[in-house]
Amino acid sequence: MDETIATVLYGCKLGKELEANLPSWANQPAVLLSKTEQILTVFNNVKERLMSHHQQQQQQQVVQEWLSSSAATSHQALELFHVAENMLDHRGPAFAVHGMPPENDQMGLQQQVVDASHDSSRGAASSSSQRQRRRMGDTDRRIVRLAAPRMGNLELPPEDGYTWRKYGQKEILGSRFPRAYYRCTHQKLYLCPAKKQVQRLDDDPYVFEVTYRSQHTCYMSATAPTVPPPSVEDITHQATTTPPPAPLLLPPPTSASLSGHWLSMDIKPQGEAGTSTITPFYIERCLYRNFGHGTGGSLASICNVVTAASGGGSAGPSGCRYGREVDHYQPVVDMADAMFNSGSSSNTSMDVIFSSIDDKWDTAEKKE
DNA sequence: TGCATTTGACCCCC
DNA sequence: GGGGGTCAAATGCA
Repeated sequence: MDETIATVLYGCKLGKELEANLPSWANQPAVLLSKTEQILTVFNNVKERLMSHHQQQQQQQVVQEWLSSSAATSHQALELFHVAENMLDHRGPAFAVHGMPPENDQMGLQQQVVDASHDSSRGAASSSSQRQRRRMGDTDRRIVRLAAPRMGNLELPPEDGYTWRKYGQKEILGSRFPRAYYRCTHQKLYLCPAKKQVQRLDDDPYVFEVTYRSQHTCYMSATAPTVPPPSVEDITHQATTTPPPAPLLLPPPTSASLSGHWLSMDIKPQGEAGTSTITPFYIERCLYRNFGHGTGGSLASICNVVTAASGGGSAGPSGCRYGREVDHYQPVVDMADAMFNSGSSSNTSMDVIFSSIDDKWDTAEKKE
């Protein structure tokens, strides 16, 4: 077990090293690729060890304890690992269920699609004795659970790629948290009937239960603000009686959602509490936006992006649309900025991630 | 000025 | 009648 922890610490140290040398490596995609893959290999090693070992449960418990002992910083280190993992295998939409088993999904990224007709595990509002109403349109109703960012503004629901306009909020009987009502921003322009309700679970405030009602039709217009959902949705549709919401599998973000999310949701200014916070949710969205869609994204591409960024001259988020505009890379550039160069302060997010781990590594290193 | 959010009031279903 | 869902005026913001 010590060996496993030592490996984790080694991976963290590699991350720290990557951070420290990022300015000089920015123009060397090959080096970046090599280093990042090295980090990935280390963490994958740990992952496999933990998963394959006969005493997996015990090990995970120990790791859990160890992680909790170093508070949120270690947690963030694992988040970074997730990010790196997705950078390399770009396994698909950030909204899809992660490849990691649920017990390993400590990032709060796990989501569930709950069949509305068999939803017996909802919050207090529905778990109470009151019966479920079945109003008009309830047949086209999908419930999705999305993890809230563990950092930043917990009041904000996770983005799903569409732009929504909030039209109501209500206290729900028996629920600690109000339910927010959203409809598609393009409801009037494109007569899009899509709506969603967002409510945080009583028993887990870090989880949003999002109820989607009606499908988006706004992308059908020639001047559509969004691109059509992918065929994968159709596949899922055929496989389930209650189709998952289009944004679940392939969020076609609009410019508003892109820039808005970046600016308001997950990234906190350096000044706030002296740290910047990046939720895995946002980062994955960034990566998915830029490398998902089966466009053959790779870490090498990311490196190129970083290189391009270092060349300067790029403006802020361009508000690109999925597959429609050229400037796909800027969010990742921004992400890299936020991750590695967030301000002139030495207290970068990477510092936040690795600072306390560093201490542990140093301790472990001295043992050797 | 236009768009988004807030919030009290109203409507409708159970 | 109660509670969830929606409307629309007021307000805020860029």
